Amino acid sequence: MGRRRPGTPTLEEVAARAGVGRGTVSRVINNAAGVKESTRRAVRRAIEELEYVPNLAARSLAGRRADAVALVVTEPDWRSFAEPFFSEIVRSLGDALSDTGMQLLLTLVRSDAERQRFLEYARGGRVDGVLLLSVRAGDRLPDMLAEARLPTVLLGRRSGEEYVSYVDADNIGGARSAVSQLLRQGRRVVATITGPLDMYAAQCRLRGYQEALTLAGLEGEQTLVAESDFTAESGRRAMAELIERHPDIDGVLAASDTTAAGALEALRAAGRRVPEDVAVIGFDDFPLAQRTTPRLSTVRQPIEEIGRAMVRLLLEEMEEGAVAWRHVILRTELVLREST
Amino acid sequence: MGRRRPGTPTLEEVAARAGVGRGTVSRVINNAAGVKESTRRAVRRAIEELEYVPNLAARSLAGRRADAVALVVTEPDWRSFAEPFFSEIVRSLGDALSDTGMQLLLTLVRSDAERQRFLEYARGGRVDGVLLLSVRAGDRLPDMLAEARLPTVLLGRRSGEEYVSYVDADNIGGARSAVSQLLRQGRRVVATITGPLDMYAAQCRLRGYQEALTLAGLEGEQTLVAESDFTAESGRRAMAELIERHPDIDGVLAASDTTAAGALEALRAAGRRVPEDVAVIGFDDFPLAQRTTPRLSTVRQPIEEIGRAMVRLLLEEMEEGAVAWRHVILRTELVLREST
DNA sequence: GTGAAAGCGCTAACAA
DNA sequence: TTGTTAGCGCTTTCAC
Repeated sequence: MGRRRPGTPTLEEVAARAGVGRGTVSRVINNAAGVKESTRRAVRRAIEELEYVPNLAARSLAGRRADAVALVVTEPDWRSFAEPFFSEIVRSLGDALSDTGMQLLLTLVRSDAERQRFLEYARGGRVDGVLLLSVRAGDRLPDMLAEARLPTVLLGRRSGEEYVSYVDADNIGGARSAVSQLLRQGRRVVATITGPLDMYAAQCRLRGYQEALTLAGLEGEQTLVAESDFTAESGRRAMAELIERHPDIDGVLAASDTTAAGALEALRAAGRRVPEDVAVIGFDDFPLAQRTTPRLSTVRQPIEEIGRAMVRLLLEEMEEGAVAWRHVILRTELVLREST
Repeated sequence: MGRRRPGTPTLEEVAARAGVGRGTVSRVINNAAGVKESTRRAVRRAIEELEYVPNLAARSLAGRRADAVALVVTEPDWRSFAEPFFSEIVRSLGDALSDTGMQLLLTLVRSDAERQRFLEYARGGRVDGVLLLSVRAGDRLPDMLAEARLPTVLLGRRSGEEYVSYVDADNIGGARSAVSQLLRQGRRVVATITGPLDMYAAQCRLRGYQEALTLAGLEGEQTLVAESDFTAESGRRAMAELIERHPDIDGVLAASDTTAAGALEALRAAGRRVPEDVAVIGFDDFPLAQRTTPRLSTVRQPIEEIGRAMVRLLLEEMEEGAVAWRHVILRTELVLREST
């Protein structure tokens, strides 16, 4: 399958044509210093004439590097794949990576077979590092990558005891300040639509919600909590349930902007006015969702920062040969808009 | 950066430990025939004990294959990245590829620099083939890949004269039958919300729309056509425009289910009842959009088939060494639901 | 059925 | 500044 065309010129042929040694050609294509300008030009011409393209397998083998990093999306995250949050993260990672000269490779891991295949791919040296998105609590993939000593950075911890390098947002603090704000406004029956509770981030946001209630001397009620999976549809369902159980709800903290948008729809369908009757605050902040529901208040996660930080940690680990794990927790910011 | 751990065992060490030659180990890890069962077992044990993992760069170099294919998303498609259609396509491609043992690598190409980097990556032999999504009319990437004799398959033609291998849906026929159906129902003022008109697929659908009108002895009006970019938001805008221009609209063919959903919202906002006052038919068919707007009629594109066909064409090209281009046009199906 | 040997095309260290 | 050389770890004949 797919053998390369035999006629492909090699570095050696380029060297012959340019009348120099292979080492010199190698230096030129790698922009290494220490080559006379005239030689460099001669080599460049030979490259053009032969339409030479370096063989990356050979380069990897000799140079022990792949010049590529993988961004892995595992099955449970699949639905978020279609969410703006996800595409924004990918965009920001692409930006952050763009001047490193490394290829960003997005890989989907949906079955155990695919998980295995990816592991072989990564351990086989096809990538220099791995970025993982919002891994579930029980996922062992990060451990296996760490064992193989592959530089690995998670977006979001799996638990409070996460050791593998990660970048996370201050979920507890963000949720707490959002709910405190609602209470400060005089809202009294504040509910929350959580994310999937097998994600640590969702647990943290729930904890922040509860802390804010406690701080205000209120008691959290189980029936004021409903779970979603970050989609608008699940937000709609969760909100409908909550209204059913507590017709007097006047404030909501939602798992994401998308969920919040769903919640808004459910509220309107139920005849509630927003924000007069009910105030809604979502989590995350990204252009697309804002475009759709511009009046939504949010706990903003700095997405550009997340991408930059993940790439920075990854590069650091690659640089030093994975001797230490690094953790970064980015602050969130409460952004209030009309609807609150 | 990212040098591999020095301690990594090689095939040679495995051979030594198992007391066999390197060739034998190679045969075992590649499941080649012609190895005595007892030898095979011995080699397997050595592999386990040493935790041996094959170096894929070396394998690529010697074997002239990458065992990976790239799925490229170019900038203008970026927004569709967040659309369910896109994730469904990726899912179906993943399924179709899953038993070939090849890695699916999703790559984003947003700038010319990234385009160049990807080209080097692909021509450098890191992938055995390339799948491209809905390429714009003027995009030269397919030509460059073809020139490099890389097996390449497009989803959607760039124009009627496309030569590079592609899988496409019968857009003209699908649009025509949808509009004919509307007219047959007695709808008289049928508008269309097109996709981006620099995409051949969008042009075809517009043509099908016009053909149906002509067939019915009607004359197409410029003002009954509005352009969208496949997003719900643009559908909303386009529909609002159309109603403004033609308050008597009673039928709409939309560029996609997502666009149709946006159109529905705009219609309802304008006080129109659907389908009593206005019937809407979208293009595409995928679970997520159907979940959101279950009552929408659609011109169904067989997504599973698309993935399968693309992978089949790619494998065929890889097999024979890219000596011919192949074209497949899949039929569409009109699926009527309540709202029509 | 198995071992030995000849590359695959490049980088990097060392000479010159 | 440049050429030479020794691998990188695997697949694949070709003998045995």
